Amino acid sequence: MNLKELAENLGLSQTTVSRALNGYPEVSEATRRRVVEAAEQHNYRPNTRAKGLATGRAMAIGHVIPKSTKHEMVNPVFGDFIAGAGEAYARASYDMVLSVVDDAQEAQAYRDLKARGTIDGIIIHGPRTNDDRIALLKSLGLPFLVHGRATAAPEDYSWIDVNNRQAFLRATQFLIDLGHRDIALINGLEDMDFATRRRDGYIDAICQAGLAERPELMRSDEMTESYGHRSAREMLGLDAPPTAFLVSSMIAAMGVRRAIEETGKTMGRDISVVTYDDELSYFQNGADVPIFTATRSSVREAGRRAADMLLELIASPASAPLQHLLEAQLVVGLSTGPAPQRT
Amino acid sequence: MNLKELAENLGLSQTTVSRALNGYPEVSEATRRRVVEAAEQHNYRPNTRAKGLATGRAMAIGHVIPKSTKHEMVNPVFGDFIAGAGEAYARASYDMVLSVVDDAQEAQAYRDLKARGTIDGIIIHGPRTNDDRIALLKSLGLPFLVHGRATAAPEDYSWIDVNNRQAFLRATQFLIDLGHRDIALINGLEDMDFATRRRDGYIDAICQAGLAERPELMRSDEMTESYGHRSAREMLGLDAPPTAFLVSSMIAAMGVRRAIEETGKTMGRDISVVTYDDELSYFQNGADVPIFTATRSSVREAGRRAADMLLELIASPASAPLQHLLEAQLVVGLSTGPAPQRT
DNA sequence: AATCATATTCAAAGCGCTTTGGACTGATTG
DNA sequence: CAATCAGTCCAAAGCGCTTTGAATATGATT
Repeated sequence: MNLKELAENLGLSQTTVSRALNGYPEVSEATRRRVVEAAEQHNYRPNTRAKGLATGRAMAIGHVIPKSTKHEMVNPVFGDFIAGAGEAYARASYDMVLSVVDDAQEAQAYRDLKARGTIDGIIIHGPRTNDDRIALLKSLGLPFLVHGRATAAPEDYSWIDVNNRQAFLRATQFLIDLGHRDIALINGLEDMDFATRRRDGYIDAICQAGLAERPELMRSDEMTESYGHRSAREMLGLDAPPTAFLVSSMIAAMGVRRAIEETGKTMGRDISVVTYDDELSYFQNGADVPIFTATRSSVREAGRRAADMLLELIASPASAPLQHLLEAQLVVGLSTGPAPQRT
Repeated sequence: MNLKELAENLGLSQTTVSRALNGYPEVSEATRRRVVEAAEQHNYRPNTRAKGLATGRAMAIGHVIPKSTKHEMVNPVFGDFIAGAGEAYARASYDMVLSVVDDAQEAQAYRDLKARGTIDGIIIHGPRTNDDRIALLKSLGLPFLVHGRATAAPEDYSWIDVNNRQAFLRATQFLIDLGHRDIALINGLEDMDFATRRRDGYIDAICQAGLAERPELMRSDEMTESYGHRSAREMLGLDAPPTAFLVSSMIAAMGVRRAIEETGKTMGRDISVVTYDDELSYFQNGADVPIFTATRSSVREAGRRAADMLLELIASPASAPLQHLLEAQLVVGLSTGPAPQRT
């Protein structure tokens, strides 16, 4: 059932039917009702492509997932973000289109999406410290919003980000306050902007407390369970092992816990752990009392907001740049305790 | 840059340019080269919507994600599946569109997608034992492929699935061969078809071995870490605790391991665990020697295949139904061992 | 009664592409 | 030499919608 048929059915012109359905004022209430009813009854939905062609808007937002051998974008965090964003899109009756592309072709993917007119805007994931995608998108004239920030980029783009530096600063201070002096950092990949900010916060806290940086206690890599396990395992074998771990993700933190328990220690008593908690739906950090002490910020909520901001940006481009900084909560769970007395 | 401009630029008609670009024979090689070069140079890409309108094909595949309070579709498994499917779509230059919809509106979402002509086909996720979506999609005349099966549905639809029954049958037999008699099943939600099949396999093995089913050792729920933990915790407190756990996901298995270690036992020695391993990119089951003994099947690969099958289905509808059953491997890791001697 | 404002409706153009049905070459054939 | 044919190319229609500009009907006003 298309507009033409529906119009013929009603004995009206396409113009009138279209206007009735789209809420224009120049159509009598009586006809509007008739039209809406008929549309309902025939389960009429305007053809997306035709509508898009006519209006020039795609009513769709793009997300590009670089599929690299090196960095896995398709991770649980991404999933939850997408879910949040999807909710927002649905509310605004936008579609969400995902492109999985080879790492090397990412730039071309953005160009294509723009040239083919598939989408009205795009969300950039996982910005690196010096991310050239921002300049690219700007030059393309495609509205975009970055989930995260890129330190080295100019300031005037739209983003939503968690205050990662502050979160890890506070977490580190918290551990220091508990008496810990040897605090390990199990960080994400450091070409990721969020990871450098977290490290900065960690180092600031260390320095402010007059402690020495210990490079052998700082790691950065893809945040998998086995990475957390391996790193903690090795560090716990050092001559001066850490008494606390600051970990960049729940998943890696589980690996850290495994390593701790393998060495016969108890997390929360012998060794403390603070982790970053994205509040993933599949990784609830305990029900009432959190298992892990954590800096917590819902990535799903970030997805929702990101989507809303981008839609706002598309609706009124004049409002750019839109920027939003979320603060992570520091929630205390069972994985931290006072540092054991030094011998 | 659109077709018209490109054509004017070249002093050719739109027809010729279109044909040159789409590889039709009725255009001389010389002109084709000219056209292709010019297109390249101007970074011309045909407008998706216009092309779709003209051809009647959307060149897009839909995935509907029901956003329910009860069942979380947005899970790591889904993420990896999507990644695999995305690769296949990209190869065939199809787009992937995701719709996050309220549980209750899922049926309407399919209808809309069809009526609006947004997509050429759809993949159904997480089929329940008696899933009415199959009948719905069939009545809509929208090509679809199910990831999983629905036991109670008629047989003539297209699907890709893992032989879940066989996988859990073998896993259970494996544990029985190791001397285990009290084997717990930490299953997924049992209105999910895959979960009932896994349970069937488990029960078959139990019965074949002449053992008694112990309902108190069988659980089913959303497969989170804390569910695994809670269940194992409770079961280990029973008078006759299980000596082995059969778990439906790595994530839940990690919870089980946590519970085991909390009670002072060692996984693999005191208590055995076999888990289902979807080979998630973020949850590698160890590098060389798997941490968990597992029934293993890559969900990412399943995504790729599912996408390929659906595209095949769209290209030649006559080939329906396409059905593919994947066998899971049983890989032995460190989490299993002979049952401890009974006292 | 004539005029004008207002409310309602419509025909047709246009969005950017594909595709149908020619039209125009120059070469080949009987 | 006319007829045929293969090889190239093109004008125009059509995909399903929105939107412009105009037409018509209805009251209100003078």
